[in-house]
This record gives sequence, structure tokens and C-alpha cells, in this order.
Amino acid sequence: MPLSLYPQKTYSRNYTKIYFSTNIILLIYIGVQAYLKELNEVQREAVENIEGPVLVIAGAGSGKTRVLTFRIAHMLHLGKHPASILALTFTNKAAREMKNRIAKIIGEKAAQYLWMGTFHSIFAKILRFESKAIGYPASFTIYDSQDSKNLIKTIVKEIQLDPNIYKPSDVLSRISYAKNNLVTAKSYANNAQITETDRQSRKPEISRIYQMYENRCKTSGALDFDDILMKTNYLFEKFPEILRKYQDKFKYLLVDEYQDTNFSQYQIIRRLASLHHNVCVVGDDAQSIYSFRGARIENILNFKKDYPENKVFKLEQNYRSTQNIVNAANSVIDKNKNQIKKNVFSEKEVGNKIKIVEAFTDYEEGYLIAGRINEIRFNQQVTYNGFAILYRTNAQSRILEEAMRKKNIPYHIFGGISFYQRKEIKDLLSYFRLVMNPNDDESFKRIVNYPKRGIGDASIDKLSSFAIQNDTSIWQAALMLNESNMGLGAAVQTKILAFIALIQSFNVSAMNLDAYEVARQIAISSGILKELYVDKSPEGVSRHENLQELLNGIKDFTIREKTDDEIVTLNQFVENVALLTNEDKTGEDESERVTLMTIHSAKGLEFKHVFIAGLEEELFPSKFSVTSLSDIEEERRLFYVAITRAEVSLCLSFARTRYRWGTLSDCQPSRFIKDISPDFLEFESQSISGSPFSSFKSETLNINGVQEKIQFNGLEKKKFKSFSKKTETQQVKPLEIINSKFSKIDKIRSTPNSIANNNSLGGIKTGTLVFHERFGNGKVIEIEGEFPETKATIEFEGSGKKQLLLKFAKLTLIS
DNA sequence: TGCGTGCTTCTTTTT
DNA sequence: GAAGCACGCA
Repeated sequence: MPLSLYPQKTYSRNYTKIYFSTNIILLIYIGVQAYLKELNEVQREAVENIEGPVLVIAGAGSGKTRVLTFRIAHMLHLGKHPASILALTFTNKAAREMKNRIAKIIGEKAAQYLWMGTFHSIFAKILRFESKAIGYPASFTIYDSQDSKNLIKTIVKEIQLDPNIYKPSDVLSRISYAKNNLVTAKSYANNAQITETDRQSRKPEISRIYQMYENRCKTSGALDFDDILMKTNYLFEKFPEILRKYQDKFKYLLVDEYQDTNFSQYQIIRRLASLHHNVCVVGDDAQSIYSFRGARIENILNFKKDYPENKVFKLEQNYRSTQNIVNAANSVIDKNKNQIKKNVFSEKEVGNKIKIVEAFTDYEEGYLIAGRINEIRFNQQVTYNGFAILYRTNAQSRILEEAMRKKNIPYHIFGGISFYQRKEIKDLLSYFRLVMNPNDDESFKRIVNYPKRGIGDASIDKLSSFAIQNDTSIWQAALMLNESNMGLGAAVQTKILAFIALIQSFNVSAMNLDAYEVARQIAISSGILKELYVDKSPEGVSRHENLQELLNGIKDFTIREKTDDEIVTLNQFVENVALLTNEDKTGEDESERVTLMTIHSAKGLEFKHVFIAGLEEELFPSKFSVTSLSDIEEERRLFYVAITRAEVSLCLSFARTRYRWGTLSDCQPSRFIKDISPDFLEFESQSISGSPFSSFKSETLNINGVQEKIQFNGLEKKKFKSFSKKTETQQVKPLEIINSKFSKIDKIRSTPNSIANNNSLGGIKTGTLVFHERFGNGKVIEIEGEFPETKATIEFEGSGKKQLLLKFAKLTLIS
């Protein structure tokens, strides 16, 4: 598939038609003028100064996106070629939205030639185009972080290092750190400071792992996330003529969220801009929240030094939030030392004070938020779309979700586990990847025996060690099966060759059919679809549905991308899929619902009513961040980001007890609450009535002969004992709801590990426990006995009975 | 080689 | 609460 980097031909045809037609120009002109009037003076200057380096410091809610989109529209209005503009954003979503907004002003056809996207997607595209120079196939695979970790794990095992010391995530973050700072594997080994750090953390072999990791990626024809940026730098550094080509092409550069660029990204921009200096960066140092990913706040702080002829525009008026919210946010961010001075203000109404809500438990927190949402919605007649619940960690979402469900509040989780990270999706994608790039070892290992083909781990190990010895990919090793003795039995060899033939046949299809047809064929012929179709458990059904959804997505993709003369190939789809996130799925419905998300993913968004949950020490600020000053400042910026999402009301909550990892722990209110000037605060100490969790007690119970102190807070606690094999005591876990007579159970949340692991306990209804999911539907247990100690017998089809002892603490219910 | 079972470990944030 | 892993049995 030829990549049309310079779509001059088609471009000039369309462009002339739509852009140089007098009518259209007039239309654009009027559009521009009307829009200009909507801008304040600073905004307008930021829009109109399109030549030379420009730094736009855009305070929260100051109309940053408006400036960016209109700046681009303005350039087009002045006759700049859309394909000469490169706009880099941090998320695909931001890019898409901006493109849509620009399309509305200047028309779709011209907008489509803009180069607008994330650093990763734009430069992956360029690297594919220039793949020869970097010595990779154009169809290189992009390893996501899971692939990277798997590869590291394999390497660590291979060179017999202690996997407890060389944890894949730790090693990856070191490698990532190096790559983001453009330190290659070779220079890593020679860098005294880095190797010293590794020595001190007792991980001196990281340098070696890095080198092997690189080699292995190379033979697999794979680049990881950081490679995309690093190889781009390599490309621009080693091939001046190629750099020159792109400097000539991209006459105007725009970078959104500049405060979150890392060194590698910074260098790319510097290189591209060094010829014409038309670079406009937009950002807010107060909203720099990605240093853990290598972001350097200095990039924005040093912009003036980097480009001495710069112009700086500060957007300080906040059009989003009430004065109370803006002032509270300012009072927080003022505590940070390291920042560019600015004066963000609002001229909107003063507004309500910020509510601080204290809850006994995380469960109650969810209930209080849910209750308040309904209250505000009822009183102010607003839709659920105006609400967002923000939290520091994804793990918090589950409890909040439960509360939403209980109160019948429609919600959706933004981010979280990506659709594309689901097992079944990754499985099918691995087939696609392998078809496009058979050397992709990670994909090979993933699917060679899925669905089961009788090729076990031992065989794969033999194959892959042969590959390693010969410095080649597993696929190549498999092709050599006939000539080389790898110690594999004849039966297994036949199976492997059959797998190879299967993939090759897919490859043939991929060259002739369109993406959807191939994808469908692969899903069917590989046996994946069938495997899940047969599985009638709710889990299996949902996986099957997900696969269908992916196929539908590919279908949409083929329709969307289709041009007159060429079919849309699977390759085109696969190229980008590693860079997609959950929010990039097509077909998002616009139904009315509350949004739940992490603060990180909330950046750039706004909501009428915002709740920030879990304002507790160790959670927010995270306990991982309280050690150094710079870390705590970043947490504070995160808090600032969260506050400034709110337009009219803001509610902060914290729980006194939080259930985490099977243990209850006491929590302290976050220090950040104290950072807000009390002038803007309003405390709400009492729980709202009707919450089932309004009491708080602690009691010592004799459980299995052991005295245990159990805290409970209107939540029920129970002890499990499994009689099936070995007797064991499980940790106390809360039930959710229990009726006040204690004779019946409404629902059990948690179960002994072996069962809980399968997520099998869906609900208990009036003394009858109904199992579903992996244990099959309709498995019923009768529960005999009374609280607080109850025996339950579970019948499993074909595998006998299992007895559980459930122990419950007393429940105190205020109703 | 496959599968069930129970134990261990893990959690900040994400392109 | 969930994933990964080791172990033991078929």
C-alpha cells in the first residue's frame, strides 16, 4: 500500500475545487471574521501571529482549543497549504476533535490534508514511509507495553536473572527512560550516571537486557512506543536530506500540551523547526502531569531561551468556571514553587463554595456522590452528561460504579482497561499482526497454540531457542524445521507447519481482499470465533460480542477509508491499532450518562458538576509521590487539573476507611484539602440520610477459634472457610447489602479466593446463592443456618459438592 | 501436553 | 480483585 505522503495530485484537484473557488473563499472569510470577533485581544494575537516562534501559555479554561483551531483556520485563510501544517496533540481524541472543528470552519476537504495527530501516530506514519533508512520493514509491528514486558520477562529468564529483582515493569521503565532521553543501548552501557543508578538499585544488568531487548525487537521487526520517537530522531539526525524534506514540507508546526513533551519529542520539534522557526507551542506549566512518562516541564519553561525571537501570549481569563472554583484552584497551585507566573481569573458569577464531604467508607463515598448527583440533577434540571467523577487511580472506579448501578444512574467509564487490551481482541489482533509481519515473535507466541493446536510450551521453547541461537525470528526458525534438528517430534512438526501454512494462506488473502473480508476470514478460519461461540458462559458470550464489535469496527474502517480506486487493506487497519485507546472505538453512543475517569484522562475536558473522589493521603497524593518535592508538586498540579474541570459545582470527598487488597485500612484526609484556602470551602460532616452505611463500629469476634478484631461500618464482614480440601481462613470482606433482619442475604461481593478468582459469585438472593459465569448458570446453593455463621453447600455439575462456611459480623443498620 | 487448583503478588497516572 | 505461576494429576 503506497503511503501518500504528498498527496499533491489528488490534493490540488480537490483543493482547487473547494478552496480557490471564489464563493468558498468568501465563505471562509466571513467565517473567520465572525470568529475573530469572539476572541479576546490576547487570543486574537495568538491566532494572528503565525510566523516565527510563538509560546501560548494557556491557563485552564482559557479557550486554548479555540485558539489552536482558529489559528489553523486562519493560516488556511491566509492561503497556507493544509499539508504544510503539522499539528501534534497528545491524544487521538484531541486531534480528531480539533480536526472536526476546523472542518466546520474551512470545510472537510481541506481539513483532511492537515497533518494532525499524536506524536506517535504521525511519526509512525513517517517511519513507515522512511522505513528503509532505519532498516525496518514498512510493515513493522508496534509493540504495546504488554508486548514489551513479555519480551523483557523472556530475556530475564533466558539469562537467568532473578525475576524478583528484574521486574519487567521496572526494567521497561528504565529502558523507556533511556529512550525518552535518546540514550541508545550502547550509550546506556557507557553512561556512568545511568549505570551507577542501576548499580545502586542492585540491577546492574539492565544495560545488558536493554541491548538484548533491542536486538530482539529488531529481528521481530518491531518498534515499541518510545522507539517511534527515538527512531524518528535517529532518522532526522542521520539523514539530513530526509530531515530537510520534512522541514520543507511542514512549514508550520503546532504543539498542543507542550508542557507534557519529553526530551525525545522536544528534539523532534527542534529539528523540524530549525529551518523556518514557525513553531507554535501551547500549554500550561500548571497542568504538567506526565513526568512519570518522561515529560519535562522545562521544555515549556525554556522555550524563550530556545527561540530567542519568540512571542509569548498568556491567556489568563478563564471562561469555564465560577470565580470560587478558579480562585480555589489558584490557591492550590500557588503552593508550587516551580512555575510561570500568571494570573488566571474568572469574570463569571462567584458561584457556590466547594463542598468537602467526609464518608465512613469508600462504599459510602460512592453512595454520597450518587445521592448528590441525583439531587443536583433534580433541583437544577440538568442531564447526567453534565457530571463527572474523577479519581486518582483506576482501581477506585469499581466501587463508584457499583454505587451508580445501585442508584440507577447511567454512567460510562472513560479509559480504564482498553477495549484493545482485552484478551480476545489482542488474540485476534495478534493474528493480524503476524499476517502482516510474520517475524513478530510476541504475536507468534501468543497465538501459535490458541486456539489449542497441540503445540505446547516445550515445543515453543525449542523453536524459540533455535531462533535465538541463529539470531532470527521464531517464524524463520519454523520455516527451517525441515532442514534443522531442533529436537521436535514429528507430530508437533506437522502441527507447526500447518500453523505456518494457515498464516501464509491468510497472507495471500490479505493481499487480495479488503480489510473486513480478511479479518472475518481470519476470525473464522483460525477457530477463534468458534471457540468463543461455543462458550455460552456470560464471559464467553461477551468475548464473542467483543470480537464481533472489532469486526464491525474494521468494517466501518473499510467504508470510511475507502477511495475510488483502491481497497482498504488489513495492513492499514493494523498499522494504527496499537496506538488506539479505548476512546478511539467507533460508534460511541451519545446517551445521557455520568462520566467516570481518572484525572489524567480528564485533562482538556470540562463538566458542569465535578466530583473528585478519594482525597486521602497515600491515594491522592499517591504514596509513591510523597518522597520528593518535585513529585508532590506534580500531584498538586494533578489536583489543579481536576479542580479546573468544573464549571459550576465541585465536590471533594474522602473516606475514613478504604477497602484495599483484602484489608481495611484507615485513611487520613488529603493534605491537598488544606491547600485550598478555607474561604472557598464548605464542609459537610454528616452523611446524607438513607445511606445504608451510616454507622461505624469495631468488634472483636471469635472466628475459627481465633480472636479477631473486625471493623465494620454498616458494611458486613464475613469469614470464609473452605472445606473442600484444605481448611483456610480468608480475609474479612464486606458484603454489600443485607436486610435488617439478618436472616437473608441479598448479595455477596467476595468469596474465597478460588471462587472469587473466577468472579463467579454474582448474587445471592434470599438465602439462595446463584452462581454464574464459569461455573455455569443456575448452580444453586442452599444456605442453611443463621447469622453470623452459616454453612453453604455448592453443587457443581459432575464435580461433587463443596461446602463453605460463611461467617458474618453483626450488621448495624440505621434506617 | 493440558488442565484444575491454590498461592503469590500486585497498584499511580498513559501515548 | 485479577493475573500469573507452580504444582500435581490425567
